[in-house]
Amino acid sequence: MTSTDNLKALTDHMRRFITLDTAEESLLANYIQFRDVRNKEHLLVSGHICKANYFVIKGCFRMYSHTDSGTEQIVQFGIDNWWIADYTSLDSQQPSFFNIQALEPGVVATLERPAQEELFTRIPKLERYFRHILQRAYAATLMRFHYIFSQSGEERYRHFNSLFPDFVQRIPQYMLASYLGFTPEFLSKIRAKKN
Amino acid sequence: MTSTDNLKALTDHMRRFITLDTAEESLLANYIQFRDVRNKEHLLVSGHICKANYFVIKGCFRMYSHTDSGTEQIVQFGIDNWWIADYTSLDSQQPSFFNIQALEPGVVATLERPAQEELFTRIPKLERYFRHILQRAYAATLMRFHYIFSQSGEERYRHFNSLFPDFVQRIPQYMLASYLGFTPEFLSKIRAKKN
DNA sequence: CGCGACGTTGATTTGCCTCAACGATTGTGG
DNA sequence: CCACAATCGTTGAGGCAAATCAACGTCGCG
Repeated sequence: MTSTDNLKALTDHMRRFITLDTAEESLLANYIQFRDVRNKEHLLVSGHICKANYFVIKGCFRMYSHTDSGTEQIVQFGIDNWWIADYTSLDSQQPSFFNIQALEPGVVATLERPAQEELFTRIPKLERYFRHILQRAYAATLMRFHYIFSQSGEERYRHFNSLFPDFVQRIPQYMLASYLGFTPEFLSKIRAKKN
Repeated sequence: MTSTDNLKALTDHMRRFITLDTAEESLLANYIQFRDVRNKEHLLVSGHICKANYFVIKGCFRMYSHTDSGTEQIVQFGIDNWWIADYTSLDSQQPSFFNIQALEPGVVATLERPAQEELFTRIPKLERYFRHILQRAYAATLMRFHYIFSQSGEERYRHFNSLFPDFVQRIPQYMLASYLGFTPEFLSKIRAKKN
């Protein structure tokens, strides 16, 4: 992957929602850094300030919190073409509640907060792009609440599996269990029943 | 409440995130309708297309879905100064999955979809305003996932109660139970234990 | 090779649901 | 203005989905 390819991945995604001419595209490039991320590397550690908004060009990330009982709770996955950040921390520049960690080697586009603010003044329609991104993310979480509360653990697993069969293969089972809201042991028992 | 007061409630909220001059404010007024909402009135019924984005000036609303077992599942409440809509349906103009209903008499500002699109071209910084709104809403739902999965039903209730003691008084208990993800009977038993 | 991370399996426990019956309150029509 | 129904909350008995705890197998990797 060249840096040009990486930029193209990002601008292609932006063009799903807004138009971008080549001048804007190269202006954008000045505000973005591309970064190779190693497996298990953290983009954000809770308690630290979230410095940037990350666009996943390649790879798979998890956003998770620490529970009182000391376990880790996954609240969100981020794969190709997703933006991921602790927006509360990014916005307020206060310590973050969540962690963001790579689950495999990957590449992200980094948009640091001051760069993002300046970029918005230069290319105001990027506000529109992010409005769409966040609107979709928010709508998706509301659907997720519906499924969490209306389905049993087994139903959630089978439903998620049917929606994202290839994604399930990419991540350890105990992480999927955490995301779906039950224990790894329980997931193992579901899978033992039949397939 | 006069129509001027209603407009002021909306523009005051917008000014928390963007600047608005009086010309823009009166331009905005051309694209908004204010509407009194009766108790139990629906702003949106599932299966219908979500025609507008609603800003709650006064009152309390619930957004809910129907589960396979025939019960209603509340995924979100909307009170004063919240925008509420089925954004998936609003964006795609496909039938909505969710319902939106008033839980008390209220007043909303209605921003219909064509009006919203035209308004964004006239006052582009409103894209920024909605980006902030959605960013906060999305961040709040991620925190909610953390609490759902890391706390017991009783802990969720006590925590929610301590955060929003006055809101809890405004709504029937069975709706709070639905939002928190357990049964009304269980909530009743929690309350019986101690205050 | 040996250790740590991950998955499996079984026994036991428990948080919460289901179902049913029963007050209390509200509102509505005669 | 009262009678009655509907809505909402409470309480209890019994049951089930999923957690907990513990032991063990396996694989990948340093």
